[in-house]
Amino acid sequence: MSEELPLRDQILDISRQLLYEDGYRALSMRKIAKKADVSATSIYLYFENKDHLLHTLIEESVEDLSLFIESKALPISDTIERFKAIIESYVEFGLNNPEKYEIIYQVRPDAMARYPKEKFRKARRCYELLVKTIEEGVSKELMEVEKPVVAAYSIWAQLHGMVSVVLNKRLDSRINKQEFINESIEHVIQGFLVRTTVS
Amino acid sequence: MSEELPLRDQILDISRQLLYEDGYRALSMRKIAKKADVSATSIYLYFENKDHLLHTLIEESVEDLSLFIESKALPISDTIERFKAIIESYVEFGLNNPEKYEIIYQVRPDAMARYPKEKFRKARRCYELLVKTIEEGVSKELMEVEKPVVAAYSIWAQLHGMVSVVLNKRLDSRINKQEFINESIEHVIQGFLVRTTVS
DNA sequence: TTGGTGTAGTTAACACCGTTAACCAAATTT
DNA sequence: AAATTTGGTTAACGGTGTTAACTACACCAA
Repeated sequence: MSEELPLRDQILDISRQLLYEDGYRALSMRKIAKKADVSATSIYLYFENKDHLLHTLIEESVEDLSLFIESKALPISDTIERFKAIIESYVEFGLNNPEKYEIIYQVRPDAMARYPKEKFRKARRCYELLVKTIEEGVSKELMEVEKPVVAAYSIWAQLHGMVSVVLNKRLDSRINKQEFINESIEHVIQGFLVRTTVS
Repeated sequence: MSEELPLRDQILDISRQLLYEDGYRALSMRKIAKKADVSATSIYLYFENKDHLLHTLIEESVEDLSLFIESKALPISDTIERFKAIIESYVEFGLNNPEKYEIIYQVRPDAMARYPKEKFRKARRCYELLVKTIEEGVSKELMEVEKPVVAAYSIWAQLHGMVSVVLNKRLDSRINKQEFINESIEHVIQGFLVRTTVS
């Protein structure tokens, strides 16, 4: 066959696949190599070590997440609607792309400790988008938030908690998944909007 | 010395210590054994395998978490105050006992997948306490929540997201930790209270 | 006292792991 | 034609979880 991917890309593809199929702990350089029909050490021609390989995968997934959120949220001009879209699309991405989401957050914590902090923050353009949206909401007096930068982080954290509870199947069996997601999103959002009169 | 602990307890203690010092990935049966001055295989006399050993540690930490929350919240009779106390003490425990908190949530995900789901849920008496408190709040018309069981889970998830962001040092360097925690807790709480008139 | 039956540990070994060092053959450059 | 770079290889080191087979010792019945 002539349409062969460069080995580096093959390695990334295979890693993603193995990571999703068998989980993080089961991922080994030797397995990747065997699947690529290459010696284990060849991987080291393209990646400094296992951590660097994982970091590359994380970067790619973060990029995908950012693109997805931007595609959903950027076109929306209404501030509140955009706010909701960011939140909903984050969760949607997590639940629909577990293999990528898990790469971002589940490959941890030792590998992450060594992950260059800057790269991570920089890559999250969607975080800056959320900050901007909150600032916009505050200036329009639609939201009440002291520090948008902090609020944005708090939102990510809360969303991440939700998504990981579902993905890790830690959800109580009595609880319907979609119901849990909807109610949680609703409360995250409500926690940040200006409170209006009731009854 | 005569005050020697039974080997099983020694193993648990050493594991906890190693887990906190060097992290999950660095924990090995052989290291535990060496520190206990015993052969690696002796561990298998008391624990079926590494997973079971970890599960035992998880159980213990969950128990501690539950006890701490109960100690803070049970004495409080005011519903809203108890609600807040549960939330605050959860976060407090997480931040003050990273070694235990991390055992609960950071030892993952493969090990967790094999963790008997029932045990986990059963152990979390504090979860049932939260559900009860929310139900109480709803009946007193202090909170508006459709399904307390779902709401409680949503709250745990959100809190877990916050705590893990802080513990994993994923917090943006521009953000003050305590500020982040306070604002996040505030918004989690506000998301569930009955909205009152503004201005 | 002899013998049997657990109990609490041992050593040796298997099959895997990440990573390094040394090597090699083909392609490319000089 | 010679030198260098590219893209791989094999062999090995020290580590991993786990199993199988063993040993030394305590206890208890005959």
